[in-house]
Amino acid sequence: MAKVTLQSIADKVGVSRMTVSNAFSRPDQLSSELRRKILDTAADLGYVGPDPAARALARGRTGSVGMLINGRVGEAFATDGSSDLELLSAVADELSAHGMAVTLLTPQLDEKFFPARDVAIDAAIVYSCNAETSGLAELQQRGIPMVTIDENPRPGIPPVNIDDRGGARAAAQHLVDLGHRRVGILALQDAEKPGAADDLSTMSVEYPESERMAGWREVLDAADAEVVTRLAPLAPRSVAAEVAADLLDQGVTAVLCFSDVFAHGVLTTAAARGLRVPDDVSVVGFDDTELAAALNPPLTTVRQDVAAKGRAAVTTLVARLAGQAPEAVVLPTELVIRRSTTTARPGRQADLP
Amino acid sequence: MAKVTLQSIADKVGVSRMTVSNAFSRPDQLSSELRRKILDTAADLGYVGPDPAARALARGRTGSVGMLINGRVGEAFATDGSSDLELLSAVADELSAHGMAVTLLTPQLDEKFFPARDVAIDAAIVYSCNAETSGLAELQQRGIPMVTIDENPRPGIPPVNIDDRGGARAAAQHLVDLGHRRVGILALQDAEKPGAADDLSTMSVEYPESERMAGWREVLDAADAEVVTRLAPLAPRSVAAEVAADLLDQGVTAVLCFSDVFAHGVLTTAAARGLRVPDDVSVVGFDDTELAAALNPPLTTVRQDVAAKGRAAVTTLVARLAGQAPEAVVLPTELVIRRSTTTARPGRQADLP
DNA sequence: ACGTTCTTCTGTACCGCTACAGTACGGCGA
DNA sequence: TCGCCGTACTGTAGCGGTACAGAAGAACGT
Repeated sequence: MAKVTLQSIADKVGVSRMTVSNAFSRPDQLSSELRRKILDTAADLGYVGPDPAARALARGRTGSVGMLINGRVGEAFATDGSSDLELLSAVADELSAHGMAVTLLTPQLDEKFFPARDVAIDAAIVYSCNAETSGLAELQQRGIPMVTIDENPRPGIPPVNIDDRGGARAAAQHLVDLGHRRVGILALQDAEKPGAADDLSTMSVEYPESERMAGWREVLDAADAEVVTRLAPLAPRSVAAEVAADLLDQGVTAVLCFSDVFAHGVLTTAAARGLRVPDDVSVVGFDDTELAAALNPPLTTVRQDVAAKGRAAVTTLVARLAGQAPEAVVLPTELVIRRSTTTARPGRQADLP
Repeated sequence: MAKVTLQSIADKVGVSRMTVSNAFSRPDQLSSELRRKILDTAADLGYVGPDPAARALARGRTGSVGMLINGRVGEAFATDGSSDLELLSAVADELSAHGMAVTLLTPQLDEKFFPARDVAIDAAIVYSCNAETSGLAELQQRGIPMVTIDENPRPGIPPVNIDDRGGARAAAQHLVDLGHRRVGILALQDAEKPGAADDLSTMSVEYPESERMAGWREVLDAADAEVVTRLAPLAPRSVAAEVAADLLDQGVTAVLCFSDVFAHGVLTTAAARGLRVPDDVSVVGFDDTELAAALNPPLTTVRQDVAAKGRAAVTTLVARLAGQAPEAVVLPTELVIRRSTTTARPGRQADLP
C-alpha cells in the first residue's frame, strides 16, 4: 500500500491538505463534525498522525532533548549505579510532561556519525562531563540551549547542582560534634590520572568532588582536626577496598566518604579487619542511595534528591526554550543520621600495631 | 546572524548547493581540493553540519531508535536496578556504532503528546512491556520495525531472549544434586494484581517469570521434591522480606529466587531469624547482578549477559532495517555456583517451633 | 441594506536537505 | 579524428508537513 499522507486523506475527504493538518494539530481551526470525519477517514486509511520528521522540519522543533554524557554510556552510568538511572528516569518523565523525549548522545565513535552533531534535538542536558568531553563544542556551535547537572558552571550554560558543600559541611560537623579529631577522607580519584592514593594532585576536579572536599575541610580545619586524605577510583572496587584499608590503618576514628559506595567499601574493609562500626570507627557516606539504608549498619550519609535534580534540569531547560533568562539552581542536601556514626572512641591509635 | 544553510555556503564558495551537500555527505562525489575549500568556508561560517531534521525528512531515516518501556521510566527501570541501566547502555553504545541513537519512549501522559506516535524514529526496541502497554499499537501502525527483549514472542516481532528456562533448570538441578527435597520458590507477583503470597494466580505471566518457573518445576517435579511457592512484588522490599520469612517458616532447606534482589531479601530475613546460609538453608538467585557477588555469602545464581542481550537486540534490528528476515535470538544462561548453596541439612523441619 | 466580525476553510510558500538524472569536459583507445 | 567513458559538478523535484495570509459566507448590530 502506498504511504498515507495528509494529502491522500485530504483527497479522500474532499478538503484541502491544510484542513487535514489542522484536524490533527489545531482542532480549534475547524468544525468538529468535519474534524470527526477527517479523523475517521484517517483511521480507516491507517494513518496514525503527522510524520514526526516532516513536522520537525516544518515547525523547527524536533521534540527531543539530548542527554550528553562523558565516555560511553556504559562507563558514565554504570559505575555509580542506581542514581544515574534515577536521574535519567526523572528527566525522561519530566520531559514527557512537556511533550518531549530524551535521546542519549553517545560520544563520537567514527568520523561519519557524531551524535552531538548529527542527532536532531532542541536542547541538551549535559551531565557527568568534563572539559574534554567531546560534543559540547558541537552543541554550542549548533546553538542548542543547554543546562548542566553536577558540573562546574560554564559561561552561558545554566547549572543545576546540589549543595554539595553544605552537605559535606554538615557531615563533617556531625563528626566534630561527636568528638572526632582524627578523621579520614576517602575522596574520588580522577579516572584519567591514576596515581598513589595519597597523591592529592590526582583528585578529581569535577564539581561535586571539589565542593564536597571543600565542605569537609572547612569544618575539619576550623575544628583543628587532623585529616588523612586518600583517593580511590570508582572502579575497580578492590582498589577502593585497599585504599580504605590504608586509611583505617592511619588510626582515624571516622571516615568521610565521597559516596555511599565508598562507604560500603570502608564498612567491608573494617569488618575484615575486625573493626566495629561505629564503635571503633564511624563512617559517613554521601548521596543516600538505596544502598545506604540497606547496609549494616545503616549508613549516616548526606541525602540528595536525584529525581528533583533531573526535574529541575528539565524545568530550567523548558524555561530557556520559552525564552526566559537562564537561572542557576542549587538543590538542598540533608544529613541523614543512621547508625554508622557515634562518639569518637579515644585512643584508637593505640590499638594499632 | 542569519542561519547558515547549505545554500549560504554554496553562495559564498560559488558552487551549487548540491556540491556543498556532497562535501558533507558524499565526499567521493567531488574533488578533494574543492571539498577542503567548502569545508573550510563552512567552518568559517560556523556551520557544524547538515541540519539533522531536514536530513531526516529528505533521507527518510531519522537515525534514532525508540526504546519503549512499560509505565513511567522510573517504574520500569528503577525497581530492578543496575541491570536495566546496563541494558540501556549496551543498546546505546551498540546503536552508536551503527550511526544511531536511542530515544526513550515514555507512555502517553496527555492527548497532545504521545511519544510512540509523535517521536521521529526508524525502529524500536520493546522492553519490559506487557500486553496492555500503550504505544505498541501505534508503533505497529506506523510500520516501525521492532524487536522485543525479555518478552513473550509477538507475531511479526522478532524476540531477543535469554534461556531463562534452561538457567532455572540448572539452578533447580543444582539443589536436587545437593540433596534438597523440600524447596521454596520465591517468584514475582504481578504488580497489577496484588494478592496473598500463596495465591499463584497472581503470578506475573511475563516471559522471564513463566519460563523460570517452568524450568524450576520441571526439575523439581521430576525429582519428586516438595515445592513451596510464594509470590512477592518487586517493591516495596519490606513485603518481599515478609514473604521470605513465611517461606523460611515452611521448613524448606533451599530457596530458588526470581532475582538476586529477592535472594538478598531471603539472606537478610534468614539472618534475622538466626538461620545460617548455606548451612541451614541454601539460596539461589537469578541474573548474577553486581549484587550477587557482593552479598555475604556470595550468591549462587544464574548468570545472564545483559549487555549481550542489548547488543543482540540492536543487531537484530539493524538486520531488519537492512531488509533481512527477522530471526529469534536466545542467549545462553549459566549457573554460577558461589557460597550460598550447600548440601541439604536433613531434618530442618524439626527445628521449627 | 450595509459594513463588520467570526468562523471555517484554502492557497502558497516555505522548512533545509538529498536523490537522481543530467551536463560538461578531459582523457584514452583505435 | 571520433566515439566512449569516467570524473566533477549542477538543476530539479521532491521529502511531508506547517505558518500565515487570505477568501467566502454566516451572523450580527444599527
